[in-house]
Amino acid sequence: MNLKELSSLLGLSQTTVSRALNGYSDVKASTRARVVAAAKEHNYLPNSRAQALATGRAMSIGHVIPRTAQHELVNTIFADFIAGASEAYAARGYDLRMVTVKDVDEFATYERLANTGAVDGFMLHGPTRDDKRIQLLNDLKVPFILHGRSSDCNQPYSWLDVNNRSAFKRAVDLLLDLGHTRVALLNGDENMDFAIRRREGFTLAHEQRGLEIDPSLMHSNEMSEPYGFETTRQLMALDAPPTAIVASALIPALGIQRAAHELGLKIGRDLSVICFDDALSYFPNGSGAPLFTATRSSVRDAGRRCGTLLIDRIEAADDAPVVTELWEAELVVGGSTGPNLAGMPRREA
Amino acid sequence: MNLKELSSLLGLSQTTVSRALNGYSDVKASTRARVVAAAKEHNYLPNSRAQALATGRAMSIGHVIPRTAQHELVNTIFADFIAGASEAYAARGYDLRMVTVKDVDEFATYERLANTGAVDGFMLHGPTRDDKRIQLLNDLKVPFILHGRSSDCNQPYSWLDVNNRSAFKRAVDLLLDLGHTRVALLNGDENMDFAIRRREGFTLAHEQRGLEIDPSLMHSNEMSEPYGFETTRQLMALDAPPTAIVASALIPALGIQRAAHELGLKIGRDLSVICFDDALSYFPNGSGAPLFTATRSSVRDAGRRCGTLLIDRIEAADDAPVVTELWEAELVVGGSTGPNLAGMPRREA
DNA sequence: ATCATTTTCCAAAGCGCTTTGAATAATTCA
DNA sequence: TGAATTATTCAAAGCGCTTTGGAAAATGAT
Repeated sequence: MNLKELSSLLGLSQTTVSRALNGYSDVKASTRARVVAAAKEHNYLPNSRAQALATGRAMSIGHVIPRTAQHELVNTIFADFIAGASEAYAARGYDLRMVTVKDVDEFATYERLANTGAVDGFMLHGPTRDDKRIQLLNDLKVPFILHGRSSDCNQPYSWLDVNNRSAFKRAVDLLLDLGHTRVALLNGDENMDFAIRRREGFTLAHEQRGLEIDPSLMHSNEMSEPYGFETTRQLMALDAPPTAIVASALIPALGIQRAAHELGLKIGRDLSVICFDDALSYFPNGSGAPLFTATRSSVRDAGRRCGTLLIDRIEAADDAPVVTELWEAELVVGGSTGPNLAGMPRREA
Repeated sequence: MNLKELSSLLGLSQTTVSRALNGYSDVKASTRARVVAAAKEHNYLPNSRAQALATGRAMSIGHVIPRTAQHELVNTIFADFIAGASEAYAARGYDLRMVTVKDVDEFATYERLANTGAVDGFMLHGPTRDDKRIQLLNDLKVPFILHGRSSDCNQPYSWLDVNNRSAFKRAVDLLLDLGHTRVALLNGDENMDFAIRRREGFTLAHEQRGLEIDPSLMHSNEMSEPYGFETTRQLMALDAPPTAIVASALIPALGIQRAAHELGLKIGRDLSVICFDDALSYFPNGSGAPLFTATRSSVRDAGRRCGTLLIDRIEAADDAPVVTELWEAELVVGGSTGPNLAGMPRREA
């Protein structure tokens, strides 16, 4: 059933039927009712390909995911983020179009999707320092938004980000307040902008108290469980091991926990841990009381909001000013932090 | 730059330019070369909306993700699966079109995407017992494939599944061989078909040895870390606690581990654990030697293969017979399993 | 040189929708 | 009642591509 058939069935022109269905005011109420009823009865749905061609709108948002040997963008956070984003898309009638590409083809893919009109805009994941995609998409004159920011990029662009710097600063402040003096950092991959900012927050907290940071306490890697496990074992084997660790995510924190258990250390007493909690739906930070003390911000909420902002931009005038949003993470105190007992008289368990 | 402009630039008809670019044999080699060169020079890419309308092919695969209060389909496994699938899509020129919907709208969304021609086929996630989507899509006459199977469904359908039954049977067999007599099951959500089959395997292993299963040892829930943690605490508080646990995934297994540590039990000695390992890229089962004894099958590989099979079906004749593939999981032995020491003379640590 | 093939190219007709510009019917106003 | 509005409807022209059914040119066979 297509428009032609439906309109001849109704004895109306395609124009009128189309306009009736699309809510134009120049069609009589009774006619519209008749058209809508017939459309429903015959299960008519406009062909989206034809609609896209005629309107010039694809009603879809592009997510380009590079595949690299080094790092995986399709990670824990990714799933929750797109779940949130696609909720926003669905609410506005858009679909999510995802394409994975070899990293060398990444730019060409953005160009292809933009130039062929396959998408109306792009969601950018995992920005790096001075991310070159920004310039590319500005040149292509296609709407986009970053989840995160890109340090050292002087192009204008829209973004939504968590204040990673203040989050990590607060985490370290808390630990220093608890008397810890050797705090380790298990950062995410420091090619990523969020990790750069977290390190800044980590560093700033120390600097403000005039503390030097031992470089051997700072690590950076993909956020996996084994990374947390192995790095903790290395750290605790140092001559002067840390008494507290700030970790990039819940998953490495679980690795830290495993290593601690293996070394006979009790988390929250012998070793304090604070991690960033992305509030992943399938990976809660404990149920009820939080397992880990954490800086928390829902990546799903971020996805939802990014989706909304992006569609607003797509539907706005071409020269609409960029939009930015900075979210503060919440600090939740769980059982993984406690005062530094290292300098105090030791009670054996 | 569109086809019309490009062809008038070349002094050729749109037909010839189009056919040159699409590899038809009825265009002279030298002409084709000229066209290809001009297309590249002027950065011409065919408008995909127009192409879709003209060919009747959307070159995209639909993934419909229901949002429910009860369970989350956007889980750990999902991200890896679509990463694999979209690799297959990209290799064949298809994109992935994902749409999340309120669960009540799920069927309508399949109909919409199929009837508007927005997608050429569907990938079905998380099938349940007697999954009604199968009938719907068969009626709609649109190609699709299931990742998993649907028990008690007598419609024909294509699927790729891991042999969950044999995997869990082997896991239990191993534990029973090690002398365990009280083996607990931390199954996934038993509305899901994979969980149903895993329970069958669990049960079958016991039946074959004439063993009764204590119903209080069998649990079913979403695969989260707290689920593993809390269920293990409950289990170990029983009058006759289990000495071994079979778990649905690595994530609840980490919860089991946490509970065990808290109870002062050593995994692999005081409590044996086997879990299903989906070989998630960001969540390896240890690095180097496997952390947990596990039945393993890569969900990413499954995604890749499902994608290929689906596109084969899309491009095949409408009446092509259904295709099915059953993968056996691999059994990897890690440090989480050991003989049952409960009946033996106890050595204190 | 003539007729049959094979190559190579193209005009025109879609694909199924939206939108412009105009025509017709119904109302309103003087 | 006739002119001026306003409310409805529609024919036709795209949107940018593919594809059908020839036609023209080149080649081969006799």
